[in-house]
Amino acid sequence: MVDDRHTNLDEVFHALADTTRRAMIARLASGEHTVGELARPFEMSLNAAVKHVKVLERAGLLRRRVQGRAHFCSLDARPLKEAAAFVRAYEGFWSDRLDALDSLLRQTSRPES
Amino acid sequence: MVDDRHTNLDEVFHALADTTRRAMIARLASGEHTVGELARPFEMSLNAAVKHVKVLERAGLLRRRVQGRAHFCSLDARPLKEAAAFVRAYEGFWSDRLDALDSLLRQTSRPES
DNA sequence: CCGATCGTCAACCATCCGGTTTATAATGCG
DNA sequence: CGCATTATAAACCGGATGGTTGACGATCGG
Repeated sequence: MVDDRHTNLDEVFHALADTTRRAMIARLASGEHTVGELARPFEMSLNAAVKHVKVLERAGLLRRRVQGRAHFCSLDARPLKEAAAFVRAYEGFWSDRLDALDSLLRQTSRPES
Repeated sequence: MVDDRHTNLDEVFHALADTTRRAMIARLASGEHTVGELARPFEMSLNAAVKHVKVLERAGLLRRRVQGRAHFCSLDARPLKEAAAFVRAYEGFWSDRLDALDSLLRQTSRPES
């Protein structure tokens, strides 16, 4: 079964909680890339980048197609669906009221600065 | 300025990468709760729960209204918007093709087991 | 004032994280 | 074959994380 269907949200969000890994995801959105290609843009050792790749892989966000010595990585966004479901459930919650409160506060009181 | 407007995605996603904290968020979606109320459902010390609250607060997802000795916490979902924007950008990416590939593989080749 | 309650702070601890360096395995190429 | 390339593995390190316990501060209620 290729479809993971347990989608550990902890792991998915953890994978997203790093700028390097989010950049890798963005890169993968443009198509397959080898591990080396994924690593190149970053100022870190290949080994460090490999660890990031593995974090993405563990989260189910990255799949690997080994061909010879090259490992071609591609994005699998399916785990993102559950993450998106969670975020969407609360995105926008109270925002309007808080924004209104902000404007109100900025209008009435004019504090330091 | 109440509006943070730098919304550290690292911190936001990190805050989301923990079951306890996601549960707290869900709880907060039902309205204001004190720190103690947020902590009660979990099998951990109050102090441990307080740390989770602080992680949420640092990520800008939780605001605090102190009244007497009670600290009333409320959800601020605004940082989630940027997180949602990222997730949405890649959610669904390649999914259709991968799903199609899955079915195809399961159909044509009938591998081990 | 006294005691209970709510919450914070600080110290401590084990584990994890993100990076390094070094070594090694597997493949492609001349 | 011999060597460069690609990627992994393992050991190590400093700092963050997630939990504990214990002590403290502030507030409410009697």
